[in-house]
Amino acid sequence: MASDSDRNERMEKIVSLCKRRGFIFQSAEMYGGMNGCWDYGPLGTELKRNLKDYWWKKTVTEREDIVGMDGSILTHQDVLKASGHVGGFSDPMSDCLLSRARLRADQVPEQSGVAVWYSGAKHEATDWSVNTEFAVLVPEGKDPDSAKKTARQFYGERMPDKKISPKELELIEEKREELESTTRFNPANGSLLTEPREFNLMFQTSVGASSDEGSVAYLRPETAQSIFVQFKNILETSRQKLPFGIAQIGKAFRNEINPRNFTFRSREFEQMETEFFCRGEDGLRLTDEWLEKRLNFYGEIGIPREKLHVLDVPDGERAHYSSKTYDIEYDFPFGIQELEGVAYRTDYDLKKHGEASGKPIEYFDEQTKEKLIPHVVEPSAGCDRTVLALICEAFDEETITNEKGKEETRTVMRFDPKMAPVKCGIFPLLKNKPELVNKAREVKELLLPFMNVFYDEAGAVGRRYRRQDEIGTPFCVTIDFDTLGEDGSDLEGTVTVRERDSMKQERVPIAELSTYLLQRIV
RNA sequence: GCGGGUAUAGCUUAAUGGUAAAGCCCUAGCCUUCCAAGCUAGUUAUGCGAGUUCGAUUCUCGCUACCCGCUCCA
Repeated sequence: MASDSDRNERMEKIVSLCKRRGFIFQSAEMYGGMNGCWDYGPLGTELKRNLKDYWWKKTVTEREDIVGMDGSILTHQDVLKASGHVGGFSDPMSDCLLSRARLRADQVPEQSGVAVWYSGAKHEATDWSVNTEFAVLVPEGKDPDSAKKTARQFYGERMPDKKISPKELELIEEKREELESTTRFNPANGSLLTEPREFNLMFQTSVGASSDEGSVAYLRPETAQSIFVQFKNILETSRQKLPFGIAQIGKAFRNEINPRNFTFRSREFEQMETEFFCRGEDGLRLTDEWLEKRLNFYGEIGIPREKLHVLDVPDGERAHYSSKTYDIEYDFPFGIQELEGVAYRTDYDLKKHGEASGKPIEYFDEQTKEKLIPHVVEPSAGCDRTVLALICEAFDEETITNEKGKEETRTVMRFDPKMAPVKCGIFPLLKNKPELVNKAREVKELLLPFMNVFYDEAGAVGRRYRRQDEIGTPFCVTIDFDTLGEDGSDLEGTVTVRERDSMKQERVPIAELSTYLLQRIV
């Protein structure tokens, strides 16, 4: 197991490579950056597109029972009121100043007693003082002087010299007041709490020129809601029967308190979600089936099964709507973190939207002649998180010994060829030989319609190989003098194909080149 | 949100209260017959804003961003 500092160093190298080679940049970097937002550069965009295209192909194109949609990001406030996103999940929180525990402000019990307020504390011997307001609530019947111990503890933590006992501190008492039914103090230790803060994690905006109550809209916090809200329309127009799914790839927004770990927790992110509707009795079984399908998917894009972890989210930690949730987690350099949640959301969402809109969402089963509210299983994958996992998984530094016996480091992004941003590098062996250059350009034109290629003629060919290694290009093609048939070579019309991981070379006729490569990159 | 740390060129690192240095990378040219060769030339930096000072990249303060640990994550 790598140490923490190794893993940190690895992550720093990955972030650095992402910037150096144009995978991912910080948003608004030239203005000092924007917390929690990231931009994809040319290669990052190709990589992300390959992932989304493959997901769509596997989820929608190759299945008869799943259809796609693309919903608006701006979301009607009533949709999110019905789903519970407005109101329900923005609990005011208070922090304990002493223990730093975070409490839900509406769950702090009412207390009575004497509040002892302090404006600060000082330590004469070391000429140290602090002017921070603090207070302790002493319950009725106890000596108000007992507040001193708690206050000394609070101010003691702020002293630079930890060897001095907080008992030597002189407290600056401000006032004492009798309070009844207050909720501003931590019942566990009497310490003052911070003012309650709203944690509304949705971005709110207003639609239309005049902003009044009715104009409030939100940037969607998940793509799922637009699927639920369009369920009836899609059911009627797509001629699907239960069980069937609706899939969507799109942006979602959460005002995360604390963005962290490169692109992992961003305020703006893309989801790849399927809502798979079914009869209630099939929900749990399908949840297990989807888990397996999704694990296979990650294997197909180059994330090995042993780096994935399945968390069966226990009761009490699941979202309010879910009666079963699996988290698929990946072993990132910064820890094991969630890539995708496979959640059985029951009939919660369709029921809520039916109630709130006054238009019940029902499905008529023609065989059993019954009306029912479909249940739903939701495999919801984080697109940006999966891109990050692909990058972390691909990153490798290989120590190789060159011909002069010198050790050097080869940086290789070992992307699965399906995911690689560039599929093939194309090089003339030498730049100053027009025959080679012309032939190489011909080969480029030949491959261009089939795949993303990169033509490079600068410098020594070895350097060009290494450059492609660093962006994960699986194949490089070099046009040399044998290709031209000089000296009567029987290799005329063939090129060298060099493979990224093994660095092995193979001679392939130009006529077979596109077939050769296409077989290896899909 | 709390605490700690960091901020000099695309990257990695120097130096300084008084002209900011180097290597790698990148660009152009020469050369080069398969794994970061060589030569020549060139572009690019003290995160932002105040203060102290004759003068601040350097000292002080604030802000922003990033990293680490907590916290949070419908």
